[in-house]
Amino acid sequence: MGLKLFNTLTRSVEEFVPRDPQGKKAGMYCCGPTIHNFAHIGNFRTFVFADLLRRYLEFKGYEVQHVMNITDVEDKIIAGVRGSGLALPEFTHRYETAFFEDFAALGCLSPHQTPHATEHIPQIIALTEKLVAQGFAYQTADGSVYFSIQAYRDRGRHYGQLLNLNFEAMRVGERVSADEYDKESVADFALWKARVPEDGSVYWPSPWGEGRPGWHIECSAMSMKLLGPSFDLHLGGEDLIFPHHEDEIAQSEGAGLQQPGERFVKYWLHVAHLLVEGNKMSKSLGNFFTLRDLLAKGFSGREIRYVLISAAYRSSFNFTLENLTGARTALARLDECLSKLRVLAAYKTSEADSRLLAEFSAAMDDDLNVSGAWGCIFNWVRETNKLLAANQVSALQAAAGLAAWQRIENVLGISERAKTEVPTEFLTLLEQRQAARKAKDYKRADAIRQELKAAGWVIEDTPQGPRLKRI
RNA sequence: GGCGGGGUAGCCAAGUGGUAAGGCAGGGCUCUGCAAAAGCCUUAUGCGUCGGUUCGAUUCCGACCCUCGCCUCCA
Repeated sequence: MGLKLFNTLTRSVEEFVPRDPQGKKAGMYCCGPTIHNFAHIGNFRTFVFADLLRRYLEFKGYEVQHVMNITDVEDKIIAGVRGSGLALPEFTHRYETAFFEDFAALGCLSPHQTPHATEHIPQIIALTEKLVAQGFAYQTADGSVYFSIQAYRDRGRHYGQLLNLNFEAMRVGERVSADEYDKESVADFALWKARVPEDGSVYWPSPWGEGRPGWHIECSAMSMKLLGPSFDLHLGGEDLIFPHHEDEIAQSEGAGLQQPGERFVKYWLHVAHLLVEGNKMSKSLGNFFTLRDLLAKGFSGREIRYVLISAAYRSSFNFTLENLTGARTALARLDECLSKLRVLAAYKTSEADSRLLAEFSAAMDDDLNVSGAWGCIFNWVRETNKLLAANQVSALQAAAGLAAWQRIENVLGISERAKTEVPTEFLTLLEQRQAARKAKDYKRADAIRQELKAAGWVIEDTPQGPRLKRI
């Protein structure tokens, strides 16, 4: 069965067929972070989803080229640079380092390439020149270059592919005052922004004078450089649909680099926003969380990842601390089951349990229905536990379950909690407690139990005898 | 004003024209010297409201209510 994805371009669920004639390679671009601050949990929903999609494509046997850009020059960054007194690279470096720490904490695989806008100024200028030459862009008196939506539409090009635009009813100028721009139409967007005093030392030379790139152009320049003028998948948060992605299409297809009949991007995927505690994240409501905030509260990256990939990416969903707490219990149950299977399998290997894999991939094939996938997994856990309790699992069956789980885990990226070896002194205490229990000295036994608990180890009295587990 | 998503148990969340997955929390039980841990069982006659189509609707249609997003540099 094939993977189906919802394509914003057609507003429908489509079979995923990569452009590669061999059907093997898949190019994927995800709009990455703007590194002017610590990324918040909403930002990470998109990046974790991109990671999940990349992993699932690999599960399906595709050879994925995953590109995520780093926006390291933009209005807010320049404002930050000005406020910090640092040079641009020093300022962005801190947040980029922090970003990748967070990214790794969430179990995301490194994208194959992470291009920076400031390292692609020549490509950005070249693309802008191409658009000027095509008559789709014009220079203003101050030395900025804008993309003309009017010129684009006049040549029969379609602006408004990802959403229905009603040019007459648009409330232009309501949120951004029109007079702060020196451009032909408020709808036009900047490809190149002329240097202004506030930019400080952030500027580059260009055919139009000193300045810096507009925001949308970097994604066009870098994605086409690394993945070619046409590629398979482009993802981002739903707020990027307009204008960012629409503008990317206009720029990239306006430059005319695609083969006849080819689009810039075949599948556009958009991740819905997160609600936190039932509300839009905002600092004043106290529900604005960076990843660091949550880690500081004692939650682990794996628990946060679990919550982020517990609901379908196309629906906005409510991220709550209650669910984050619940994630720990749910994952512990999964770990417990796997660890029992591991003991049983005792290094035997086997073909993967095909039923579990089939159920998992059927759910994932359906536009990455992770909720359905988790449903299969927990049904399997319950059934497995029942069989385990009845001593009805053979070593071979255990190995088959583990083999299937390994493949699923490669997709979900929920690695198991690292095992900690029990210090021998605690094992000794455990033996002493057993001796005390045998002698019916329960006072002494309970004291040892307390002592171990204080040290962070809980005793599990199983029918096979006691064992220690890290709290 | 325009365009587009949503409203399913205490919380989160799948799903289907034929009688509601899964997770957490709650309750019960097994195990235990007692606990804990672990495990099992259980928890929506109901899917925003009101109509309509239908043998049958949570699922399709209509109206309404509520909510979220975008409408020119916000994941």
